[in-house]
Amino acid sequence: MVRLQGVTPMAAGLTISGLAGAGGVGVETIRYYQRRGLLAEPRRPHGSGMAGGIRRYGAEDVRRLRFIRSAQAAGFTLGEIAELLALDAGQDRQRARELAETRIGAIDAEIAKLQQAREALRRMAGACASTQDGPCPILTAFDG
Amino acid sequence: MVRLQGVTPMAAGLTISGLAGAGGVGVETIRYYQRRGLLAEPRRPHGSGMAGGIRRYGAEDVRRLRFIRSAQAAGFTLGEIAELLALDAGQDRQRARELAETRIGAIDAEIAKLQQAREALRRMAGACASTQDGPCPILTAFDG
DNA sequence: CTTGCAACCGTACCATGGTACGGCCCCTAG
DNA sequence: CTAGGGGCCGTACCATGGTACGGTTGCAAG
Repeated sequence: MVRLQGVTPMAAGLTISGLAGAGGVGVETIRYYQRRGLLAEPRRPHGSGMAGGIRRYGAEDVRRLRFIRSAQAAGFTLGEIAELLALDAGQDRQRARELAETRIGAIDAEIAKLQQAREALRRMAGACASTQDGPCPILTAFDG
Repeated sequence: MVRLQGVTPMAAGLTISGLAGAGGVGVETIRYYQRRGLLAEPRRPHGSGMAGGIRRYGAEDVRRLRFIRSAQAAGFTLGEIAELLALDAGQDRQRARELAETRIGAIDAEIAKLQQAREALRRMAGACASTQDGPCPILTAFDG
């Protein structure tokens, strides 16, 4: 029987590639996040005599992983995300709000910049469309 | 007399640091753009016997530099910007429009993503503000 | 003409966020 | 029992967009 990626018959939890699949990332990315301290490295089973077993991951890990991806989409760096994850278990609501609001401000600024850029691009496309000959004045599209 | 940065009495053009100042970037960044082919390296004066003079830059260079910064703000990579600059002198309006419109699409998608993220952050800040005790459920802010 | 700042040049290094490689170990199907 | 695919690990490498360093000229004021 061909085992599907990371799917084990036993409900013992996901392997690393199962976790990766669940989060839509590569195995190496998981390991990278572990090195960065964003994801835990579960204990390897049976002893530790220079050869443990295979680590298993659960729903909690999947949630953390998904959170990481979402927070990244919100523009947080991995360092900031590490802080958020640490905060999640703790009591420092003040700090959490601070991070959130700083990021909201940055996002607003970024959206504004993108809208400016969008306008400039529309002008550029327009200028290139409106005349038929001669060079297209791309350089001036972003003037003003 | 103390020469101001890059300002020469003669109207012979800007030095590299004058150009950098005009574009709001560092000298090393100018040199980097030159290596990347985004800015020209003007001929050095008197001969070339293993020791030219000092390069001079003009208004055209300043415009290109400002364009580069604006285009970067619009999310173009330096590679794409190089293409735009090449296009500017040429006739390929089709290609120019194509680049512009592709970028506009990407910008729209990015804005949408940022707005989603902004919402999530607002929820997170709200959740952290609305209760006084227990851990703040940051992980769930990005759910859904 | 000395002194000293700038320009010039090649090359090395940085941060970010991964991605790849090679060697070894474990585990299970066939 | 053996082969093969994954897991595990350290370490190297990649792209992007710069930033820094060290040594050599240029050049202009004092």
